[in-house]
Parts: sequence; structure tokens; C-alpha cells
Amino acid sequence: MTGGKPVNDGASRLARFGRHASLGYQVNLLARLLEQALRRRIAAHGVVPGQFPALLALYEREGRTQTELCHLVRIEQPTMANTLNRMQRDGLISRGPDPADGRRSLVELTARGRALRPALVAAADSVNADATGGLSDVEVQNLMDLLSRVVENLDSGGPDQHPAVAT
Amino acid sequence: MTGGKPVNDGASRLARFGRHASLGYQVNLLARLLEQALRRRIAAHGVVPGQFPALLALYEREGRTQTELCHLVRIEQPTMANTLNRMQRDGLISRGPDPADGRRSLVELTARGRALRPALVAAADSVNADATGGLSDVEVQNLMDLLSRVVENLDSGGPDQHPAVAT
DNA sequence: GTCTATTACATAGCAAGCTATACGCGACGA
DNA sequence: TCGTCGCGTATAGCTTGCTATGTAATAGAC
Repeated sequence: MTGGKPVNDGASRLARFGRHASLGYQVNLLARLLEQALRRRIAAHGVVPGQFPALLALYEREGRTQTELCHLVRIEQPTMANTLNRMQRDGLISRGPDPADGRRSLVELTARGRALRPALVAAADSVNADATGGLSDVEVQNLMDLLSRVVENLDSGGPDQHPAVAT
Repeated sequence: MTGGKPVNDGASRLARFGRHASLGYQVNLLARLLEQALRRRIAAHGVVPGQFPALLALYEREGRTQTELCHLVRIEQPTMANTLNRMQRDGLISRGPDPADGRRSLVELTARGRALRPALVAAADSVNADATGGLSDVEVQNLMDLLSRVVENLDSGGPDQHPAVAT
């Protein structure tokens, strides 16, 4: 497992350079900054960041179940349940019974939810563009690749943990 | 402003590659994975991730005010107030009046809080090491640099926004 | 055909983040 | 000295995330 490539030895970067040099700190900070930036841009449409992933999944295909949405956006089920409740309250979605299975309910977009699509996609693009300002395409790609690798390292139990769902 | 370097044009990566290719999505997911990893490792010590940054700042120097801690860890004041309340409840810190200013209170670590230092630093290092497993030192440095640049892009109003505080 | 196990969703309760607002103390000009 | 303004904390109320647990409906074993 100890290949030829010089690999990070895990020695206390934190102790050596302080908390700002910690991956965890920096990622947490960035996540909050991105969320706030998105919030500012979509507030006028009556949408909040937490509703974003579910909306995107529904733009690809409606009539999904709650469980399906959980897997697609990597969020725990009770979190999704609450998010869907707020989205229903805000008139973005409706939930109807699944004729094939009495436990499930199928999530559909309302006309309003559907109409927001272009504005929301534009807002997300704009945030990502702002965030990556001054970075070359290669650097952005590099960043995304590195992030993916770190995510995979932490993603417990390998890929079987998150079964494939219809996209 | 449009230099010679090929720069990301901001065209809808989201629309082209789906939400998993979005910086916002990936960073949010990573932040949650890192938080959970840290939570698992420090739960036995009766500490939770939100208390971590404040603890590190206090390990560097005790007797800080709430406002000082806010600036150091880049958290809004009401969030810090609540976090400090929980830390006090959990016996990690104590708050005494500032003799020089009746509005302020000075935060000190308890013996228990102080004793946890090596275990907590080790836990954080271990999470960061896990996360960056398989990445070379150069790749880790590259990732941190890219993250810093993105953070700076989003950090509203330039550096004056966050006045320097005694470290 | 019933009994059990699994699956889908709901609920409770907590942490951690935010904005907006209230309140008490200090500083400072008139 | 006395307002007034600013600063430090606290509180209220929301979202977004989690774990643990409850409940109803389905699927499978027998």
C-alpha cells in the first residue's frame, strides 16, 4: 500500500500551521460561504439552498419517491422528509400516493416549481462561476478531481453503501 | 481583466454534467462527511465538532472574549454564544467577568477542557490524514491552495471585512 | 393464510449555522 | 451631568443536518 509516490504522512499540519490550514476548517468555511452566496441569489424566488438538490433531481425526472431522492442527493431520510415538507408548504412540490405501493408517495413539481428551473440553474452557475473566478479551466477540473478523491476516501464502506438509483 | 490564461467561462457545468459536478454540491457533501468523521472520533471525549474551532483558539491563548473568538473562527456572534453555552454546560469552559469592561466576559478552559487537547488534536489530524489518504504532499498542498483561492473569491468585501485579532 | 421481517415514511430531539432584534454597559460630546 | 451612540452579549426564530425511534404497509417464509 506504500507506493513509490511521496504520500502525505499525516503529521500534525494543524499543530504546525494552526487551524486555518486544516482541511476540515477550510472546507466547512467554504461550504458556508457557498451556501450564503446561493441563498442571496435565490431568496427573491422564495427558494432556499437546502431545497436545491431535491429540485435539481426533480427537474431531471418527476414522480420520485422520498427514498429515491435521499439516495440521489446523499441526504438522510428524516432530513429529506423535513425539506420536502417545507417545499410543499412553499408551493414547490406536491405529494401524491403511489398506486403501486401504499407506503410510498410520489413527489411532483408544481407549476411554480417547474417555472423556476432556468432562474435557479442560472443562480447556481453564477455562484460556481464567482467561486472559481480567476481559476483556469484546468485548475477548476483539478479542484473537482481532488475533492472527489477526498470524498471517496471518507465515503464509508465503499460504493455498495449507496445503491444505484434511476437518474 | 481578461488575462492571457484560459479562464473558466462559467458555462453551465451543472446543466452539462449534473449536480454531482457542481462545486457547491461537492463541497457541501465533503463538509458533512468531514464533520461526521470528526464527530465519531471525538464523541467518546464528550466534545462535538462545533466546539472544535473555539477549543483550538483557546488552546493558543485563554481569556479571550466572545467577539474575539467569533473573528478567529469566522462564525457569527449568536452562533458562538450558543456554542459557548453548550461548552459551559459540558464543562469545557468557564466564563468570568472582564474587570476592565463590564460588557465583556472572558472565556477560560476548565481543567477538563485543557486535558483534552492532545486527544482532540490527534483526532483532527487523523481525520485529515484519512481524508487525504492516497494524495501526495504536493496534491494536498495544491488542494489547500485552490480552496484558499475559492474562499477568497467569496469572502465579501476584501480582507478589511475581518479585522485582525490577536492570535 | 398467517407471522415475521423489511421497507417507506413520520416524528422527536439535538447541534450548528444564519438574520434580526433587544438590552446593558461604556465612551464621549454638548 | 446627561443624552446619545457604539459595542458586547443575549434571545428569538428560522433552516439544514444528524441519530434514534415509531408506525404502517408490503414481501416472504412457512
